[in-house]
Amino acid sequence: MNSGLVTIKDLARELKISASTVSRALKNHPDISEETKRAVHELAEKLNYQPNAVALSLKQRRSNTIGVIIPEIVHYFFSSVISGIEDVAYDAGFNVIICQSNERYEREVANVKTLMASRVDGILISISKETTDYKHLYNLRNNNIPTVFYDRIVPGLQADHVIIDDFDASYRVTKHLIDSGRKHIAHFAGPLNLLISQHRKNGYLKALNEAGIPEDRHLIFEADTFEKARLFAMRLINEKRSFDGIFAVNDLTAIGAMQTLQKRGIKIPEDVAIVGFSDGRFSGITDPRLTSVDQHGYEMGTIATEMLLKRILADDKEYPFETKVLNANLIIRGSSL
Amino acid sequence: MNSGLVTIKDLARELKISASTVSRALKNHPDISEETKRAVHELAEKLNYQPNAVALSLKQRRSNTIGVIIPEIVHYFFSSVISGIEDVAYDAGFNVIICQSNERYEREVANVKTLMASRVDGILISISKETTDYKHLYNLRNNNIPTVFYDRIVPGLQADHVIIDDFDASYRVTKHLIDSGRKHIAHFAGPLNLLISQHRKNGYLKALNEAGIPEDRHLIFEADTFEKARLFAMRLINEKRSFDGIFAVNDLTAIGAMQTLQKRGIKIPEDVAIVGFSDGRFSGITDPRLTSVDQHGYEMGTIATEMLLKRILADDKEYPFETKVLNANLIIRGSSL
DNA sequence: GCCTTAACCGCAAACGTTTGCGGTGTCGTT
DNA sequence: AACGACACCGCAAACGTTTGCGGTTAAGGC
Repeated sequence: MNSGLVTIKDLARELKISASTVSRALKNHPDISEETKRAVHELAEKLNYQPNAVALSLKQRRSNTIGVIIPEIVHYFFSSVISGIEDVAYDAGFNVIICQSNERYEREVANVKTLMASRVDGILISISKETTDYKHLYNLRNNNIPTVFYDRIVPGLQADHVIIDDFDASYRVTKHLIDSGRKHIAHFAGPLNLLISQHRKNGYLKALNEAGIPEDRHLIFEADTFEKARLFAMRLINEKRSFDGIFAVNDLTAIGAMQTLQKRGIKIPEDVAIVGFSDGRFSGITDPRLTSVDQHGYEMGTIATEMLLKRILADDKEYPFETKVLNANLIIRGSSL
Repeated sequence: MNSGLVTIKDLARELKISASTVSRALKNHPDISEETKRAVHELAEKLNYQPNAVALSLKQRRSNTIGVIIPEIVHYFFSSVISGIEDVAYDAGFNVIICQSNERYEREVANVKTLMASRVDGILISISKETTDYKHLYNLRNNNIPTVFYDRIVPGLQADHVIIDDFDASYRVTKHLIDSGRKHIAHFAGPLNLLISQHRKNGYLKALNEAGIPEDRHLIFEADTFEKARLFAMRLINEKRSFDGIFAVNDLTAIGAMQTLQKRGIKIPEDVAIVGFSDGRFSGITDPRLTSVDQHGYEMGTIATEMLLKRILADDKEYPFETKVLNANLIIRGSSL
């Protein structure tokens, strides 16, 4: 029974005037006398009147709410994206509904459905690792729901995007390793149905190529978790592969590899240099500290939200889709010196 | 213009029947003929009809949405709480609106207001570090809005709570340090207007007391961030205090201290044992690995949400407030052996 | 004394649903 | 032939707002 909250009608009844008058008085409409306005404002204050946002949403066909679909909140990168989103949305008077896909396709589809049902004014989405079917996303387009994709985008889909230059960053990472004398560089890649994983791998390959280093498929794994990293690092050792560098698709993977190697007596960075990706809280607290790429999650969140709000507020006016590419800084630390 | 979404009226117009009939047909009301039902369901499917949740909220005076106020999402503990909340809410068909207070009082007050305006069915809240005035929270109570406090609760406020036994956990942490031979144990405490900080400090003091170790106020600091930890760790060294253990109010603080000491050549755990709190992703990746207390964020989120849903669904029926106290496991690792 | 003009205010419709109550039409029964 | 029963459907009100379009007063001008 939280319908105990006071409505305009309650104010009207109490003051013996009409609801319309109360509504107008509350927004200082010139048609209303100063006296009435004062009375209304006073009572509203006294009874702690809060306009019913639900009723407003229905009336204005505008919910002032944006939906966010995020793979997993517990990652530093994603939670900082949310922070960015939250801050910008808050300043613009928008609410944020968060849905986690938990990296599951089914759940992502359900999330989209929920957000559409909630009539959010727009959606920010980073697709799950499982997602290879994009029907639900095309559906968004067909219904004219403003949507901005951040970080993990859909190949070929015309839409607003904000991403970092994964290809270039990975290229620079790998080049950095090569420049410091490494010749056998392993790559722990992400799932290749994600564009970012592809880009990161391709940037890695380009740098190898430029340096005249042949691609060695024994040094490339699909390993994007802490556990998988330990597994494959172990395999590298057991199979006696010669390698002197690892470029991992994210920090946790890099750290998994690092720990495994260290336990087997391999020195970082002397024997093997390691670089992660998506500079989070971890990179500063390993020993040695982890070279990584700052993915600028917070900034990505703010920019994506600004793009979305712009499109929401443009309303009728159409304009071409935009793609913003953020620079990713390579932050060199002890693990690759 | 996402009002492009199809409504019951659209279906009605298309089928030349009334909106009421469509509504009933959609929910297989017995008054409607099989034939009409089939036609309605078919068209609804074809046009991808999604019931307008906003209209429903207004009508049923129930939004099927819960609000969450959280200090800062980017902390592992809090983001795992959110995960727990999200999962339970999702299964129950509830949406989640997230608001970050960013540890600011003003923002927290605004968050409460927003959530009330959005007519959420209930609120989960962990108060900010700044919050010492509880008017906005009492306001929730006065308006009969179901509220569950998690982790950081309000002293003396009658409400549902879910917390961990900070006092006991801290007591055990400190006892563990004492049992392993430490005699001069420093405490890096959190802001004392938070109950959890008080409890943690008191648990620490109790263990000292029991062991006949006098409290040394030179060894107690209010330091709950990475930077402050480095500062005070440095001060401990510079002032040549003799200490052989540190119990920090959270992991990041512990790590800040650990790194500072290590840089000054102090060996962990040989010279100084260190224990953190709120076992996150960090504790496994430091060197040595950090002894900490598992705060069970995910579980806290699920339990808090279950309590909230229970109260929401109880609706009219009132029942006494509950407080659930979760056990916190002490996880002993290299930093305190 | 009548008309204009302004100053205030209320009616009613609308946003998309649900739902009580009634209405229509078609049977079968007597 | 009249009536009840049943199956099926629509009207209208309601949830809390906003807003166009009037309507009612009172004052002022002629």
